[in-house]
Amino acid sequence: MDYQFKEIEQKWQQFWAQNQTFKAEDKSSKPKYYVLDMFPYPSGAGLHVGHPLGYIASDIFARYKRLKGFNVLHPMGYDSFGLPAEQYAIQTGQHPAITTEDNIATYRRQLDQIGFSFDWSREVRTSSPDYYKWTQWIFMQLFNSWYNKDADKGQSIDKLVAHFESNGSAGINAVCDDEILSFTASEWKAFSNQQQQDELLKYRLTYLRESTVNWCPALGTVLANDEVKDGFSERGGYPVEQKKMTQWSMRITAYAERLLQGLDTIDWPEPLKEMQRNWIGKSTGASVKFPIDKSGHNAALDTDFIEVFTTRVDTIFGVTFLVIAPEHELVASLTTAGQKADIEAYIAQTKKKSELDRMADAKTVSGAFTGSYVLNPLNGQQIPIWIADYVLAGYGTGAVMAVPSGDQRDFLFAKHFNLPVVQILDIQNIETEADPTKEGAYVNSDFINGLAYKEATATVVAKLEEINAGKAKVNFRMRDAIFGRQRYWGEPVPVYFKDGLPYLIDESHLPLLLPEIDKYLPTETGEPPLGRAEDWKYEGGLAYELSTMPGWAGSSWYWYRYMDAQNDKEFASREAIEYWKDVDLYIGGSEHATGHLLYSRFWNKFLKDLDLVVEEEPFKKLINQGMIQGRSNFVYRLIDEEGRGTNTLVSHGLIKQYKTSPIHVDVNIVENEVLNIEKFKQWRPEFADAEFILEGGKYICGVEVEKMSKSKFNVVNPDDIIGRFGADTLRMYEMFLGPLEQSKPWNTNGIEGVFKFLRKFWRLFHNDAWEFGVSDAAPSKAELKSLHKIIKKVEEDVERFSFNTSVSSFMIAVNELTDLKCNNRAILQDMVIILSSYAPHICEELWSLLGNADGTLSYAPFPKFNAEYLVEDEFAYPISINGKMKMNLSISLSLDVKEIEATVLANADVQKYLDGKTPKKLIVVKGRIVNMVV
RNA sequence: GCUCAGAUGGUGGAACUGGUAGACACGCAGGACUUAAAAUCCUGUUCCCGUAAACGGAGUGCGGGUUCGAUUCCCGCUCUGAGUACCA
Repeated sequence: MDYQFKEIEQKWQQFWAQNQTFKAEDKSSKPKYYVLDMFPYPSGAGLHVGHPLGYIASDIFARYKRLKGFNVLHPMGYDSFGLPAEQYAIQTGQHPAITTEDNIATYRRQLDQIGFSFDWSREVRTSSPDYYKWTQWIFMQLFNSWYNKDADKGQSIDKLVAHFESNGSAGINAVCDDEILSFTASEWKAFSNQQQQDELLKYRLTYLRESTVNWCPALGTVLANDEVKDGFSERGGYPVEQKKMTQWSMRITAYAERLLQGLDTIDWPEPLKEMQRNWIGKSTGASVKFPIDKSGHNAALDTDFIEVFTTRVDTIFGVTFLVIAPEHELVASLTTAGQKADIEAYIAQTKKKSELDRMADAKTVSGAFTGSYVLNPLNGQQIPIWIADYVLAGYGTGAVMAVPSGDQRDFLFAKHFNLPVVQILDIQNIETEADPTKEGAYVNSDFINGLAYKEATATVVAKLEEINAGKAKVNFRMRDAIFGRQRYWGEPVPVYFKDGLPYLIDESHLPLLLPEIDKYLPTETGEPPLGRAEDWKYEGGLAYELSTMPGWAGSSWYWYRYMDAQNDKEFASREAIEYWKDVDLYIGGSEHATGHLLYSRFWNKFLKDLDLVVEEEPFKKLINQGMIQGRSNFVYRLIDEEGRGTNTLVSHGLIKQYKTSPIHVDVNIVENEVLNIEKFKQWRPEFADAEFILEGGKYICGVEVEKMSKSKFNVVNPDDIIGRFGADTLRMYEMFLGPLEQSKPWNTNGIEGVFKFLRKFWRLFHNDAWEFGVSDAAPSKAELKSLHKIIKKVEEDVERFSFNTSVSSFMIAVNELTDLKCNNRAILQDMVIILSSYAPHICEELWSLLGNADGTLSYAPFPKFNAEYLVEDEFAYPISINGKMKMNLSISLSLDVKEIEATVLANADVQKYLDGKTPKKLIVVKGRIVNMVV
């Protein structure tokens, strides 16, 4: 029979499901290998052709590892809490759980069609109570923990309480809020429970804090920093504003240094690590306290100094002004009566500017003088305090010491407002711009005059410490992550409130189920949707937390749940975690670089600190699959003399001769840029009687690479491809498209080449009448050579994730075997095993036809490479003259270099090229090349 | 601006440690089969010169360098894509 992909694929997909072929063993003598895909959010649009790219790669790898004798864990699930289902609920009233369920069904159907070898018995859904019970449980562990800097790990809060009880707050080195109390053991014991809890909250790894948040009014929720792009929400593109709110936060900053260091131990793409490094943003410098000059005015100030962070404390004698952020808490009290109008006008002006304007405006200098001064702590010099929006409230202390000679922004500011610029290094050139050099010797710098950079820095820091005006400090750009959304469709936070303070619900009450509500909108009083739930109180009367967890909560630990997905006693058993340990290969998009991948590493480190998991890093090796871009096709409408569009369309090659305007056309009715005119006429009524100006009898469309989107008619659905060519072709074609990590436009041109290849492979097993038949004769040398070439090639390619090159090699192998008229069982059976990770359905069918037991292919041993079959006794040496290849000459490989030289020089054709001359030099690389210098 | 990645035929791409540039596939052209079309198969296909072949010349974004030999290594530049952005 001819290659009937539809029947074959259906048959084997059913077989795999019924027999649970890919169920991973929990206990095994085989080595483990964990291949993980980033699980999808099941959107209503279904899977598009870009999604499976990574899944196909990981599936090939997983199948390959099984053939290589590994016990492979290759699971799939759904990140099923999220905004779209809730937005849909707001519009239609349909419960998000129903929408989600429907979407998951679509995803599952689509995934099954592609023939993935997932172990579905371990499926997880973050929105299922069995799952989010453990997300809530991990939240509770975070609430019950603090970060001990001395031990450099997260620890149980009980330890902290015990310390307070015996020693008070002395000797505690913790990552905590700024305003902690200092107390003795007896004072602690004298605190009311209320006071104690209030104090402990300042240490907990998840805590409540009033902070400035990214508030998105359109979505009615707070967004994390990584969910905001250029002042707009990443999802939906709505404007985002800054707002003060009391929010749950995660003390991820406690782990900043470990998150940074850990990057050096994992095999991730360098750009991705770089993104995390930038996000963490470590900078080493010093914090300096500038005493406020209270001599003149505003004696009412309750703070004595302004603290700044600087990476160039050596430039402290070049400070000619201080700049604080307009939002800085001291602005109001520092402003003198005379400057009040100026300052207020400036603040009003910055408030109006959106973040986007502020960036576009980066070149314009703006600011206002508060009227107050600080004193340089080292020489007592009076320094004016300004406000300007180039100083960000959220970074460092929201205040900078301005050194115009060394910093370009400070320089522009000084020039604009006529402030002094002081040279501090002898070789500094500050005529037209700031010079940030660290070279040369200091001048105008008091006790560091004449010193060099390193020495000067150390000297200044020592002096500041001595007079208690500053110290060396490491600063991180990363902020604590906000952990609450004013939304319905997320995990409820397992917390209730008593006397204004949060308490965990009892563990036995987990999971805290999401209550039913009448509408998925905030309450009339502006509370989150959970405020609508009736009788939703803890133990009869206590109010629950009404915000839910953010989208990243459920995805920050899901790889552990796959290890032991049905466990109802623990998030995963100790046994399972000790066996599977961590993810060996993780494939997904780079868009999660600073979100999911950072939070996951954070939670993992925390779980490791509590000794709940065994590895410090969760994902040993990570690969980013490239983005699949859209590839739009265009037709060109002829414009008449009056500038009106006509119903005549001009083929792309001729548009220069006419006046035309481009129109997007559905890529599904275009093949190799040739428009299917019949389908086009049916596509939309307006084109039913369109006329065409053709070239060579065809209408050729224009092409452009754009985002894949419905409005551009360039979305390709994998279902359509599978319908036409089958899943095996889709799998191989997606790999054939190019290197996995490269972004590329989706382009169906060329898919037939892959389909033809599979058919050719099928034909090796069949005669001209499509009857199955293989021979049991001993394989020939040439056949064995082809086979062992491909064994080696696939091993090498898969190990380095170069899937595109092995597809080419498969084609070469099949072309060779076809030329050899090979129908040898021994050869073909090994071919089936090798190809099975790429094209599993056709291989299962052939495996079965070859007389093997159904379902044994997935665990068959990968053929062993034997180098002997590749040994050649001759090599066709390229003979080049001055590096240019001229001819090939076959020479026995048994000859040594001297003999090769002699053979080459004795050759008549070589002599013809040499034209009587003697080569100056003769380079012979055995088995590679001969080069003559003439 | 900064950081990272990349640039190879008409197209997607290959060439792994410096050693025959363009594998494999698409497209295109020609041919076979067919009444015809589709499907299938065969041949050719980097560019230039030449009717064609032999042959010759150029050629991996641009300019230089190292080397017997460079798509690969080094220096400078251009362009494209991604990330990031007043980070003190």
